[in-house]
Amino acid sequence: MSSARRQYPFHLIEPKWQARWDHEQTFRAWNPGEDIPADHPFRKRHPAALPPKYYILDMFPYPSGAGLHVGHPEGYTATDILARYRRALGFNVLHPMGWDAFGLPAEQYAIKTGQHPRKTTEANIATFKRQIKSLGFSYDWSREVDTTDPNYFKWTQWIFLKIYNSWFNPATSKAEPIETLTYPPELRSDEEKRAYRDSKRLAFVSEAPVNWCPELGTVLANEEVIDGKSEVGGYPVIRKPMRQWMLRITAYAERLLNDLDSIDWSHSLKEMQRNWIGRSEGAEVIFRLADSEKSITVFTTRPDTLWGATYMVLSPEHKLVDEITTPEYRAEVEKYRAYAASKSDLERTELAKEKTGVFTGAYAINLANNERIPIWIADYVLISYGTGAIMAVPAHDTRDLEFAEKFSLTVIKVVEPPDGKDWRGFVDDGTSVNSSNPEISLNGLPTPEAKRKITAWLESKGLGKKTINYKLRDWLFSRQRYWGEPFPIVWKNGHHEALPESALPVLPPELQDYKPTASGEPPLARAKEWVNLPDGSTRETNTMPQWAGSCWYYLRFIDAQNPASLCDAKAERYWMGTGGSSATPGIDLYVGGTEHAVLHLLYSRFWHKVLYDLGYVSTPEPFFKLVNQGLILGEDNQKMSKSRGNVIPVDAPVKDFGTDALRLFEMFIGPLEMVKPWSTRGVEGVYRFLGRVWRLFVDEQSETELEQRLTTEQPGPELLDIIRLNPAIQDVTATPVQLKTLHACIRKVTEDLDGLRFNTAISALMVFVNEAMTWETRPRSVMRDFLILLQPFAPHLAEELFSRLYLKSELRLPYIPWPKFDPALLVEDMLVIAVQVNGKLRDTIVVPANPTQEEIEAAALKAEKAQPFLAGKIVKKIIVVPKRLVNIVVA
RNA sequence: GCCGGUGUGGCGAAAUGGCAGACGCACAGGACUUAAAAUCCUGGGGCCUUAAAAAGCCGUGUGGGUUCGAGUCCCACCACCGGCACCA
Repeated sequence: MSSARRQYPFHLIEPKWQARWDHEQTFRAWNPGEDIPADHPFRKRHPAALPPKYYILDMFPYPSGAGLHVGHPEGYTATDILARYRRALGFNVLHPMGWDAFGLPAEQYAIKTGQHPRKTTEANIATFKRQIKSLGFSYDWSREVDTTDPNYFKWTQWIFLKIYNSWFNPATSKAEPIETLTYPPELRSDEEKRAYRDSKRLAFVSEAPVNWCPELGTVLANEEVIDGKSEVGGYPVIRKPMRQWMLRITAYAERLLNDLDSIDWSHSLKEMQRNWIGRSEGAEVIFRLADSEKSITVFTTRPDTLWGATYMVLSPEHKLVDEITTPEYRAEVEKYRAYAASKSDLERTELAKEKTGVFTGAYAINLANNERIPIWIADYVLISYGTGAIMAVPAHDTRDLEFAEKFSLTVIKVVEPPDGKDWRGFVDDGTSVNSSNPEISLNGLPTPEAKRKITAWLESKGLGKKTINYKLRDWLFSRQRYWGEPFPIVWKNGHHEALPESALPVLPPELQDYKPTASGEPPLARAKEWVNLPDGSTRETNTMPQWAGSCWYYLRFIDAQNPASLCDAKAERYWMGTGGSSATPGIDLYVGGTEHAVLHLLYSRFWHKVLYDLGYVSTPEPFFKLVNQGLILGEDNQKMSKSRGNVIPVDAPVKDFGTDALRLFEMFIGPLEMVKPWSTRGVEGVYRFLGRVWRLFVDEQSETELEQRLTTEQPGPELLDIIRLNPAIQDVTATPVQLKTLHACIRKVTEDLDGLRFNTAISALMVFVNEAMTWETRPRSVMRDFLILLQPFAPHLAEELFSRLYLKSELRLPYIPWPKFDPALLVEDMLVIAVQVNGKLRDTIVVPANPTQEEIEAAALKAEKAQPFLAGKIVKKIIVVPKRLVNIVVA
């Protein structure tokens, strides 16, 4: 926009109302038992008891140095509109915002410049906060949280201690305090008991391979490694075993999966979580070796194909490989194992096209038919899934077939495809064939039945059992970083020990150099005085991953300042909907991007369930309803990115068109969940609409006067006092037509907000304005209700116009009850009905409302333009759709 | 490869199985203006006719089907976007 005339003085209006909301704390949410000031607008609306709660949450941002671009406010605008709508409906709305501020960029910047990450983080938060506040969202800022604030991460560490001091009791399928653990009788010494206890904790230590980036001198999280290279800088990443903290999320796999059925998330999001958890039902089968007493256990989902197992494969890392390899194959096996170990993840995926492997020289016995089958090792079998070994059924598994063809191994058909398809490589359900021995036969059985029968047989012989496997792995929870929560853990004589709660928060030490040490130890290890404690113990030097702080922030919002607990139990029950009312269990609506579809949402659900088991929260799930907003693309239809140069920072449109226009545009371009492109033209369009709203309400002369004063005077909110109401707005009774226009709008906006259809709600507001522009007198009552509808979308303009409408009003627009539409006002006297002949539209007729069937049929048969299509034809049937159309079927 | 989503005018889009294209952008014509901007009014899927219209025909990724009637439901395919990817 260059020289275009300003549509309305948003630059005076928006700061004015933002300052007022701040000063008045208009959007404070109130906890049970809190004193509400007598003059607060919430108190005036709800003088007695607290009304039902509505907890609506945005995924809080990582405050980067670049500031907000126009993609950020999309979800925030949607939730703000709904928060304002719910307030008008009479709910106590919790709508908070905070900062997920630990993270790698601040630390990388510190390594480069020596600037403490706290400084960078504070500056970035200040920028983000200024920008978000300029958008006029109705957040309760008194509840702002910052994950890097010791008063916040004290409780992150506290939750870690709870996890550390718990175990998962398989009998109850719940986390319980570690004290309830019972020890097997053979464990006598304290040392043995400690080892057992430590092996059962929900937080445990394990030697695990990590992503080590030599170039950056640091370890990276999986999500920071893209195609085998570091996300930052694109340097190669290798696997390196290190001592790591893990969280036992796998214990919760079944509950994380099942409880998806109890929450209102999109189908695709639930599917992503289900796939990630990857439950798969099958059987473990024990194979005896041909020439020794040893045995190999495999996991298979197709025990019914046992007769087709013509060879076995161990993963190269399998611990039996050494024991079974025969001397003449040892050299080759060793060579292959070294080769497999040297492959990076990148190479593993790249080379996946071509199967590799070597024979060990050993044989196993296929227990179904007593055949000797060769045992191979190959890297297409993963050590980390199932038992790290498989029975290969090349006839009915694509990977096994590929391998068998390459190495000329036997292929035996054991499943008959249902419809004459080729059996080779057929992997779906069919009918078992060639599957019998003197004790059992599967022949003729459909696959599901064959699975049941063979599993029962294996179980009866002690050679197998029904098993469930998950793709989900335990959560690697430690990072070799500075800018994260330190663990509340010390090491003494080679054992880890929890610090007492009284030692929290554990603050990170001050450092000059944020790089890891030369030996690859985490940066915290540089702080010798911090690490070494007087009693000879040493502190854990890893820190927690960025996910830790975001796992539970929604709970802190409930009671953000509480020094005594992570949040007050009574407040938690109220806001999470278990206070005895019929409120939604958990957060009513959570809105954020799909990039968190798996990790954040899975980790968060996991922590919540642990806290639930231990009695600290009252619902099994944190987020009842969840919606993913779609990406906003650049004007070139490409994903916004610095490298493409198509990033639009929020400040530009806010300055040119105002934040109301920005908000309105982001909601108007399309459905919330869809991907949609930015368009500056489009913002101008809704900006013009807001200009029309302004002119609908204000006196033209007074506006001209304001414009003139603006050219000579310093702009300030007091200039708005020049503005007078449009003389067309009068205290008159609304006409039936005006009421119909208003109530059609109320109905559409209300229904669309309930269905999160912001774009069509806005078009309904436009339709109203287009109509109202033509009215010579505009009844004050009608215009008032329109402003209540407009307020959630364009709150600043709505507030300003409302204050013109009621100059002396004590009422505050955000708390005025939402209007109800009256269906009686929408009833039409006459209806326009479409007339079809054989399903094609030929004419329309006007009939009185509620006509009889006969009247409609008669009128339709007389419809002028339909006559040529009826002439000389026999009417076979007439279909009447009430209030819509008539279809005359002729032969 | 598997899972999920999306295909409708020049563009963003709308449509409980019932008048396809609401609303907006861009565009064109007109009013106002010395002129422009802004504003207000009007028009608008394509084809075919025509001075202009009316009428007619075609039209929601492709091909089938169900139905009095399909953008919407069913079957088979194509394209694009997102996720997972040797998970036995």
